[in-house]
Amino acid sequence: MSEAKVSAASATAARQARRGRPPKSAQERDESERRQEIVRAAARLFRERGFAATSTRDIAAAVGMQSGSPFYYFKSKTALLHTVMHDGMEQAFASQQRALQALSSDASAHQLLRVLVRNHLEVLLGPDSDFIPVMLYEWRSLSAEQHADVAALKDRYEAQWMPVLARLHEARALRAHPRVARLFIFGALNWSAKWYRPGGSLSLDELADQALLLFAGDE
Amino acid sequence: MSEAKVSAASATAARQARRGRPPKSAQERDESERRQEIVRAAARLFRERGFAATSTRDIAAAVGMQSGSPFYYFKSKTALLHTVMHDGMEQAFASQQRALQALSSDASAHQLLRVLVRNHLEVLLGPDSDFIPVMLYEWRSLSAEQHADVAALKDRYEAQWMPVLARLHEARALRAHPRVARLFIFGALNWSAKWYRPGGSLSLDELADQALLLFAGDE
DNA sequence: CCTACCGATCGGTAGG
DNA sequence: CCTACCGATCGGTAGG
Repeated sequence: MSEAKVSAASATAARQARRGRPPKSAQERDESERRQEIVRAAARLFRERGFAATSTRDIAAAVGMQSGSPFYYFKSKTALLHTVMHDGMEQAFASQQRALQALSSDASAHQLLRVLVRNHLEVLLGPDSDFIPVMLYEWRSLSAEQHADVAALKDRYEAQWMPVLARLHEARALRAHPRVARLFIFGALNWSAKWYRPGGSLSLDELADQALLLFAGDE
Repeated sequence: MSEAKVSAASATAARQARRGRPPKSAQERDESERRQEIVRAAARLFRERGFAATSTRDIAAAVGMQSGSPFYYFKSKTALLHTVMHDGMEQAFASQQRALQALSSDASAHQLLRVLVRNHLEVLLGPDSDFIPVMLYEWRSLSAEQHADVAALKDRYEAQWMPVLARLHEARALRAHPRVARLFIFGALNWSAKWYRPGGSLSLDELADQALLLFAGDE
């Protein structure tokens, strides 16, 4: 169990203990939804303005609360940032897992890379896509323990790319070293969060096509 | 003349008027060097901690000044950020110009791309390389006019890549569309500012080799 | 450049 | 969750 899960679970336990009843009561559900609203608003504001430039008052106002109320749900502004990053990475990993499992077991390395790239662009640029950009750009504001937790999730996510890149490298479709290629490829894709505009001339499918052409000469 | 040059020039003029004598006196030189110290310290701190998380007091302390003294040289914290970005882009462009002019006029498109990539990595990761990362990540803190000024410099810098990418595309060495390829390539290279460690196992020459292999199948 | 200062804002808390 | 609040910090300035 990750440290973040531990801390999230203990926070829930603390609220349960305070009320002295099991989870999933109507009130527990309301509270959990309210908590999620705060996380989503924080993700959006952290992305738009940056962590340091976003006040907890901004976040409170975005969900119609008073200035001190977010601290009923999160013990600090940094804990809220950590939750945004942790939840974002968990969802991204789950999405990547589903995408890979939907492929047949004899899928080519090119097909695998296409699925990984397409899913990553979805996670990065699709609907509700504030979490990963925050994760990418706000590392420095995490404590050492929070940093280690998010890094572990990120490593697990990126590790799924390595066998695919290694196969492409052996087949000479990918000429660079797989480890450096991974860093460059993530850089290229992640940067699109800075310039891509949904609804513009390029769909996510077309963007994935272009990435495949650039990295693996794919057609 | 760019807006930033205008404002920098008028700031200098204001200081001259205050003293009522021409530039380049010993005192003017000292003042200009002191100003440069502030800019370099600000670049380093803005890169390490982010603009919003760096106080003007931090910057003052880094150059041994009292808390209010940076405002003798810069009218606001944002003006200092703008100077960091503007000066960084001017130097990067000058460096790129020199690198291109050192090539013979019949250089191949592969050679041109190699020089552009190698120079960009130098600007990004070499000594005194805090300016461009700040430029890349702190756009949102600029005013509209400052933003337009830096964008113009950045456009001029990136424009020099386009004919090279177009030639490679025509030769089928670059399969993606040149415009999208440019965005992906800059993303891949710029991201290295987040993970590259000088003195590690990879030199800048080797990093450039890997980038060329990845994007243009170069050897 | 320094001294001394101001008004605004911020993260966070006690008590209900 | 809200009310009311605190101590710390911040960008910036007047006056020398």
